Amino acid sequence: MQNSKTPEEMEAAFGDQLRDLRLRRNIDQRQLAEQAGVALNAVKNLENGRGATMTSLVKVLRTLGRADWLETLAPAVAISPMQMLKAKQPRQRASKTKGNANA
Amino acid sequence: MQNSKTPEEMEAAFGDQLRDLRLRRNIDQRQLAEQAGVALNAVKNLENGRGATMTSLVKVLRTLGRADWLETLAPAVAISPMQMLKAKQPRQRASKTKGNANA
DNA sequence: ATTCTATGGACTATTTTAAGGCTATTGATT
DNA sequence: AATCAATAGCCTTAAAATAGTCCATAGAAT
Repeated sequence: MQNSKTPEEMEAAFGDQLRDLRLRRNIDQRQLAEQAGVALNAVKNLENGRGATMTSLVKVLRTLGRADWLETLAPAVAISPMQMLKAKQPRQRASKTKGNANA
Repeated sequence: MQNSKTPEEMEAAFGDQLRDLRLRRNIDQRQLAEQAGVALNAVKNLENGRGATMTSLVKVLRTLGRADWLETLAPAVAISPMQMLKAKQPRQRASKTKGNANA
């Protein structure tokens, strides 16, 4: 039971959210593009889910004041100072055993 | 006092989070690329913040089981049924008045 | 310490997106 | 209902990302 949406649909749905953010600030695509330092077409591509680059996304998010969202993907696990001492430093490379260890 | 990070730095920091997610699942870049249906280079680009496309990002997020994150950008504002009746339908285009209305 | 292997970096060819401009729609305003 | 302006869509060119391969480096495992 994973997400049934296709990547295309997900990109489109994401674009809808971007448009929402922009409209809440009541600026048009042209203004957003200007302020973000990207082409109008880049904004269109993002909002319509027609293909875009991370760079365009980041610049646009910055302009919309939602750059912080980018930091919420993989929240760091907080541990206590005592645990800190015991804790092994996190793995920097995937381990050899082929089977996935955890979720 | 907005975010001082440059877009490049933000992309790199984001890549670090992606790598984190992958390592928590203990799969290597090659496996992730395969499962996501993108080239190994696409995964490298994402994790190292060297430029990537939304499409690659979406596919990778799906594979990492974090597709839901994409839906958390612009949370819909919940309103009561009574408010629902009064509420004007949300704007589909930015309004003419140049000045930004709200934040 | 030595072997094994995941990752980074480079290179080339191909595909995709950015940029910029122009037209057609269609929502919003009067 | 008529006008005005925001947006979608298409075009061309330049820039950037993908895909595929190879090599160098540096974690991990033995």
